[in-house]
Amino acid sequence: MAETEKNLCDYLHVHDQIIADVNAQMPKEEVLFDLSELFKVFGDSTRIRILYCLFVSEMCVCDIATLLNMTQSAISHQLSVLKRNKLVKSRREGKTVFYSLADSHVRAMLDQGVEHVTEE
Amino acid sequence: MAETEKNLCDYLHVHDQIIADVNAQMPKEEVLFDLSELFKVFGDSTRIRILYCLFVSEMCVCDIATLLNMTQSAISHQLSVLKRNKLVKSRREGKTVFYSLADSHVRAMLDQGVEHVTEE
DNA sequence: CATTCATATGAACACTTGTTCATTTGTTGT
DNA sequence: ACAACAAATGAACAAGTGTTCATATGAATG
Repeated sequence: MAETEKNLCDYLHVHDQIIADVNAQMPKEEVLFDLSELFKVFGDSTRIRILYCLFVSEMCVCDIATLLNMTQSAISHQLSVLKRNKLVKSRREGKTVFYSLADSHVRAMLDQGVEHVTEE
Repeated sequence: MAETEKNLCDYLHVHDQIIADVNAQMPKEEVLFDLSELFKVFGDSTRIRILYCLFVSEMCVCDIATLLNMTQSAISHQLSVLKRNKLVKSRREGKTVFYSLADSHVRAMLDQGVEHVTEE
């Protein structure tokens, strides 16, 4: 491929002014990438269900697995994804590890999410 | 597999009360599924970038493709996903189809998203 | 310190998803 | 009606992701 444009639109009608305006106001690539990564973490039904469990109460891995009728391994893997993305935190108590939502931001996003889906 | 539980936790320590409480307060399966599907749509950097284009101005397929330096086909496919999920709407003007954000809800989610990612 | 239990982790596989390429649809202008 | 162009669509392929199975860690208890 060449440097700038390849076989995109050779279209001549392109609205240069709009493109310039939009381009000027677009957030940085990196911000948009991080944002999509964040949404991606929420975009899995198992993880969403886990988050909603923790919305109600802190829980250990085994309890979540029991409640969601899934294997301990699957839940543990997903919890590690959630933790890596700072959506949950954990605290150890003997052999048991209790997970909970990381902060109020996560609560807010979940709250708004359900609202959006249930209303209208 | 049996009916209720299979080879989950045979763990005896399960916290029955917590599980009962959480189970009682969990939103319906369907709601959580729809919610994860919604987040999934936001969870792709191409779609996020398209949405942010439209956040600034309505645009036609070709303009978006030019701005994002991607093929017309790729953009068109993604727009169809966004439209199917009611995040964007379109209006035809001759040969050109202009896309824009579907409603203020979408704006709000994007706004909150960037805030969350950029701050802190 | 060996055993047991709760959790974590690695590898593998099936499934999903985004892009490309080729083609089609639908609209305008001649 | 035909040519030209913007957009949409289908098939196919590559890359990413979630679960399972097997196993490892790490903490408590006897």
